[in-house]
Amino acid sequence: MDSTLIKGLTMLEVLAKSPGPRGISDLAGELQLTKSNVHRTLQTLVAAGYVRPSEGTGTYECTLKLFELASSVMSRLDVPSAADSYMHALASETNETVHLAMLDGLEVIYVHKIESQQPVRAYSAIGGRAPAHCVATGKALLAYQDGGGPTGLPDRLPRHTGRTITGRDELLGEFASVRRQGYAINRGEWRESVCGLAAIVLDAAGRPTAAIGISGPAERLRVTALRRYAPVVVDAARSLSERLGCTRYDQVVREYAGGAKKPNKGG
Amino acid sequence: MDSTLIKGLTMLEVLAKSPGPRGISDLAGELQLTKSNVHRTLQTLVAAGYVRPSEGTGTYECTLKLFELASSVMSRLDVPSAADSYMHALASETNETVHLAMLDGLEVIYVHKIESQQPVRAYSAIGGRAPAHCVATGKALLAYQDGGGPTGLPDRLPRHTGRTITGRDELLGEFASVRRQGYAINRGEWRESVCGLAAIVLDAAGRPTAAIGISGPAERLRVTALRRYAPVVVDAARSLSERLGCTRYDQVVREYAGGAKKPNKGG
DNA sequence: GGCTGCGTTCTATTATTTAGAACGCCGTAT
DNA sequence: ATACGGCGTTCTAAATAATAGAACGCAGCC
Repeated sequence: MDSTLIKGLTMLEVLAKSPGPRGISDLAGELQLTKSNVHRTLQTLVAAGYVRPSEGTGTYECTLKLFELASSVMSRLDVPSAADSYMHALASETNETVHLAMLDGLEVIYVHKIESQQPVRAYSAIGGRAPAHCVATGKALLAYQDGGGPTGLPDRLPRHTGRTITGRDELLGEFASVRRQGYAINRGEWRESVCGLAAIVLDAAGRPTAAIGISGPAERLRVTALRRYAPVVVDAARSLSERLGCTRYDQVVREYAGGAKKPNKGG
Repeated sequence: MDSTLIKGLTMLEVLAKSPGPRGISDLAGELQLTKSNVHRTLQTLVAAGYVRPSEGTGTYECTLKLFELASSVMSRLDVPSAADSYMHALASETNETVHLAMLDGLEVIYVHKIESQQPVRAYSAIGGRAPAHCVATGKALLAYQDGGGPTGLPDRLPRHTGRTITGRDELLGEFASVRRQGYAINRGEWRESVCGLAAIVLDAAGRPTAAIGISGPAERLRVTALRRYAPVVVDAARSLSERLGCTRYDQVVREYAGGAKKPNKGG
């Protein structure tokens, strides 16, 4: 199945995630390929503009072309830049790290964040991933997928801590409660010591596009603290949604909560 | 030369730059390939996680994997997020659009921007490109490449307006003046009606890594206005550089101005 | 001065991708 | 109700394109 393409993409991936330029033998070792194979593939990647030879020394590194492409993908959803100010506001209200996440399959990917100024804080990286079923932003996103859950949710999901919800039925119940409350909570279900709270962000068509949330150490974000912060997080999600052109945030959210499988969309 | 890889990357590129999901025949038409070929390649891209079938309808769209990779590439240079606050400050001081640009070959790529609040403003897109020799950020970046200019600068560069500097020697002279002044100016050399001003950003090792600049309509940014703004732009570049760990910004810049081809690097 | 590591080049062998037609599906127009 | 046209998908023989492995040139190092 187009192994050349797979190899090329994998090589690009390795190169993108490397801290610096890489040599041919180095890559050949990591990818279990012959040197000539790596060489040829790299030359193709260079010709396509994704990679460039690092000056002088015979090593290769990524260009910014990946960034260019990624920007095109993101630009049709200009959510991150629109979200920036609301996230800053949320950060100063809660003093916790603020995330904007989008769904990619059964994972969330963090597209923007504001770091908490506190010495102890939750860590995450822009572009990083987390399993959606055990983080607050992910649960918020899954809860608002059409049909009360994503298509193809397996019977059992991977466990990461003692608190991870792994059963599908249990998870669907959780989603229902997320829709009832209007926000999702994570109590150490992904990382033992990290809790979070998130709310759904709707676009101009009333469709769920992202989730905005806060997260921090479990000691600071006990359930009582989380519930106290819930209104401001929901406010931020609502404001952002309105900024994106959604004029009936509360109404759409209520329709989801009411159990309507496919609420009439409305911006 | 690995045509399969080229096709796959091209297809990914087209898909990334499309406004929405695309069908197979559609892509086959645009890429001049047979349907079966497109189909197979798409399946490979799906398997690799770069593309997903768009629900229901038989079309395909990009996942966020490209964003994930691009984020890894950018993360080793955490310049954009570090730059954010300085750029905001610059935006409120000048009321113009603020850019952060990096060099990619002989082009700049915009990695971050703060939009001016003025009704009339310069347009650009994050991830977008511009020829380095005729924009302020690009000239700043080129001027500080080792050797007083980039390697492989052709004798003559493409003209875009009547003011574009196209001759290599003339351009090298311009770079020298940029180094003398500590900032670069663009007077409608890329788009007739857009002017700009930019200064170099140095990293912890004293190496040029980005340029920060403002740009706006020529009527507002005449040369006098530009020169008035020069100090605040340079201040922003210096502050950002210091934030990145460069402790001797002025000294390094002066060494470049002095004509030292390769100043001693120092953070 | 020879050795070891690197990136690069070369070529016959081989597995891979390719083109093109046929298939099944669905909505539309007849 | 039915035939049509367009779509994504599948299949298979034919041939192109990628592969492995050794040889080469060039460093720096012992």
